[in-house]
Amino acid sequence: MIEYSNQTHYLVAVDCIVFGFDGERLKLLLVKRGLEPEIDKWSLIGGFVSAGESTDEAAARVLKKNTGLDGIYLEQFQVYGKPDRDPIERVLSVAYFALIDIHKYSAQINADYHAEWFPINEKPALIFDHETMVTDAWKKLRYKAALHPILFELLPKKFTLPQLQVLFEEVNDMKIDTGNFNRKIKSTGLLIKLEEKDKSSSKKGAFYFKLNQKRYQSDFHLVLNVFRSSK
Amino acid sequence: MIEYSNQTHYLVAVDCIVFGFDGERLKLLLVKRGLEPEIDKWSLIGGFVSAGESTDEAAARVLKKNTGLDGIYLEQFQVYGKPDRDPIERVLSVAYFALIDIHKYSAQINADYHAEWFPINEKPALIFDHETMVTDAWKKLRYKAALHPILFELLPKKFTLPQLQVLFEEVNDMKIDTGNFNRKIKSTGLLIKLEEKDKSSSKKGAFYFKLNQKRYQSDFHLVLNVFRSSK
DNA sequence: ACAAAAGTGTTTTCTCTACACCCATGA
DNA sequence: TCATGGGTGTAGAGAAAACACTTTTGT
Repeated sequence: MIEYSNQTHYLVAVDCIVFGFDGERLKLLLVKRGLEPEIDKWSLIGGFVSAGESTDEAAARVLKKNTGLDGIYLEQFQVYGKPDRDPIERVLSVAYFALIDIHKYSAQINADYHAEWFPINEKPALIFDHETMVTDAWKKLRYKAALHPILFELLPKKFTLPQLQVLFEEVNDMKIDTGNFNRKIKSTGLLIKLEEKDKSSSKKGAFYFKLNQKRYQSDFHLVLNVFRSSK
Repeated sequence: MIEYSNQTHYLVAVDCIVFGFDGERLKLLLVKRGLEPEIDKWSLIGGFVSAGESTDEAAARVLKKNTGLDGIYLEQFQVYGKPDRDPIERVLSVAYFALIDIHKYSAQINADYHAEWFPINEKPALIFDHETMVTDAWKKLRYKAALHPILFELLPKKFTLPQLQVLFEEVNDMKIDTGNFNRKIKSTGLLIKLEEKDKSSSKKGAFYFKLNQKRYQSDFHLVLNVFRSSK
């Protein structure tokens, strides 16, 4: 096989920053690293890119392999390419952030794999430059969520407006006015109101909503701007 | 040297989508490829990542080497990682978009290097997946420019409001109302009005402005929203 | 009946849009 | 003096923010 001469080849990895939301706090999925160096230290879910797959495919495969999760929202957001970021040899890492419904998968994750959820502000020390990746991914998540309705990926199929509001408040680290929030969300036309109520957190109960998938697909670019508010 | 065993290594390249603006049209800087395969075909400015440098450094180096340009706005935006995107062997490409003041550098580029500016809608066929990269980069540029004041990078030190407006219109492919545009731009506090006027395009002449560098640095996140308008 | 959460209405404030208008100047 | 592009002013529509108020229901 012909090659480009005299050029150095590198390992290429993918690392996934997996976000989840348990109804109260934004969480991060971490695993104990399975190979040297830094074996058994906490790490992002990652792996090397294999010969036949694209980086996107590698990220999906690695997620699936480490957690059993499939069909997850994945978005490539940054390459970490400093020469010395891995002490063994040069490895470039393509970082992805992933959004999953924590309830749907948490049992499975804990039973079959050695992954664990951490509140994003109480995570353990991470290997290499993974802390930087998390910081960058969170920033990117805020940025993206401010403009596009991606946070629904973090919620169950059925969810209530108060739940949604808590999620927005958590991600953006601010209080939001309920009245304005409800009006804004409803005006997007992204939600379909269900008959059923969630009575777990109040006497009155809050109506469940589900995503209007059609609109969600077509209006993905839509600008939300559910910010500024209260105080 | 210790290595991770049994993993495939790849070549890693950087490719720069270089945007320029001549006062009328958005342009793209292309070079004739200097190596096989596809030698002498039009290509983005790119090169392989060397052992001691980060991808960001590689992009800056490659830009400098191919054009003489230094200190240019460069932003990594996407990895192109399909296994077969290069026919010779697997090469991952980290794509960057660059914004430069076309006037400052155009003479130099044409004289010393074999790079050429093309209006973005009249570019020649490009090698590999470079057309896709250009499309993606342009989309990213629009997206980013809609929110952040990066377009100033495309203008000379001194520029007029009408020039700025044409640039916004060109990038976003829409007409903008002059009154509203001026008001909005001025309200950002990013511009400093100069004494001098540009009389080249009207009898009355338009005042030159320069960037308030301090504010530009600190308010980089600032949301512009100079859109919707006219008709 | 009352506490507590869900959800609605309403006022005030601000911003955006459209467009009319004035300005400066060379031909 | 008039044509041309530069630049300002302003009324009306619409959206955002603040917050008061109503609804529901378990205890």
